[in-house]
Amino acid sequence: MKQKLTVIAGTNASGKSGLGVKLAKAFDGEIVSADSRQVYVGMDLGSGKITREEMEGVPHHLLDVRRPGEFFSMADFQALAYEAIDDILARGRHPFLVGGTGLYIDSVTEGYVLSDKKPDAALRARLETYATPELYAMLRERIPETDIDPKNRHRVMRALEKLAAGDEGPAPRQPRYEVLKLGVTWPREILKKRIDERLERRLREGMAEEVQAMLDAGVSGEFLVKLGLEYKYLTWYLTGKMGYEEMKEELAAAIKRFAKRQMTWFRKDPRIIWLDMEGDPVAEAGALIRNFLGGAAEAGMPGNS
RNA sequence: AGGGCAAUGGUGUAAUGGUAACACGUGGGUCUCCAAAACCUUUGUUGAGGGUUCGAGUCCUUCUUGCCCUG
Repeated sequence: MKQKLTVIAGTNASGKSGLGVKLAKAFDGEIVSADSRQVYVGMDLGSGKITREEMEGVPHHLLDVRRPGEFFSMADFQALAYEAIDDILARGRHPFLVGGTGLYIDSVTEGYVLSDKKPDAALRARLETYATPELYAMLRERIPETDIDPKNRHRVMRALEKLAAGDEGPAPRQPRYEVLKLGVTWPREILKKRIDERLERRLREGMAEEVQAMLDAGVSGEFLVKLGLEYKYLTWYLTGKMGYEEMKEELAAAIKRFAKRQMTWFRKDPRIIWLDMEGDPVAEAGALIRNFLGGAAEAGMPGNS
């Protein structure tokens, strides 16, 4: 019998972190973050990382596990998440996987069996000198029936890298947990408003200063730009590429676009049970989790108390 | 007040008088190793009126709006 994992997936600014804390407290749980940027030390405001106070004593895992500039991929995430979840379960507590990076969540809940071939920096540097169509032609030469998107440079390069390391195609999935997936979002107009307000607040709280401090500490602008959104636009602003108002406007639009893509990802997952955030999501989720866990593991009533 | 310039999708631009286009955005979607990434796809436009012409975004004219110069 597989052990149980509760997932709280949601868009930006949806309130999933706060909900996660409430539910973890009610069900003797711990949080495993599923976010590709909150893994970095010092990326707090920009990544929307939960603060120490907001955690209310609930242990959080997979935050601050890399230094800015260090490489981190889905494979790294999956390995660390398995480790954290198994550890939580071994201690008899309940794991909550909370985050907005759909691919990372799926890598754990769907049990992707990933290649053990590590990224090869030297090979990648060599592949970087080719145009994407050339890379795709090289891939077709080896695997004529490949279904990789010819225009997706990242994927084509990774496929070539795996081939070079002697790897074959993808292995069948091996899910290792019984999963309850809860979804958190808002009607589009409300979500947009929440995103704007949250952006304003974070700028007031020193989000630009946070990025400046990283630049001052020698973190490369190229790395920050590659992280996208907050780090990308703030780096552009701080290095004089764009003005403050322009940055704010384009960043707000980019975050909304990202929220749309998050929803596109989550919507296709029929297992997600969407909570009514305008109702009482804690009570609604509490009932679902109680049922999922069979009632035995509950440590207290979920709710306002 | 006079003179000049401009007005094209949500935004920025393109179109020898001959099928109004491109980028970004919006909406939808794809995605098993850089994923807050990369990619696919849809949508929508000539400021208002009149004139010339087989045919006007393009030429003429009136109006409206904006910008610049002079006072």
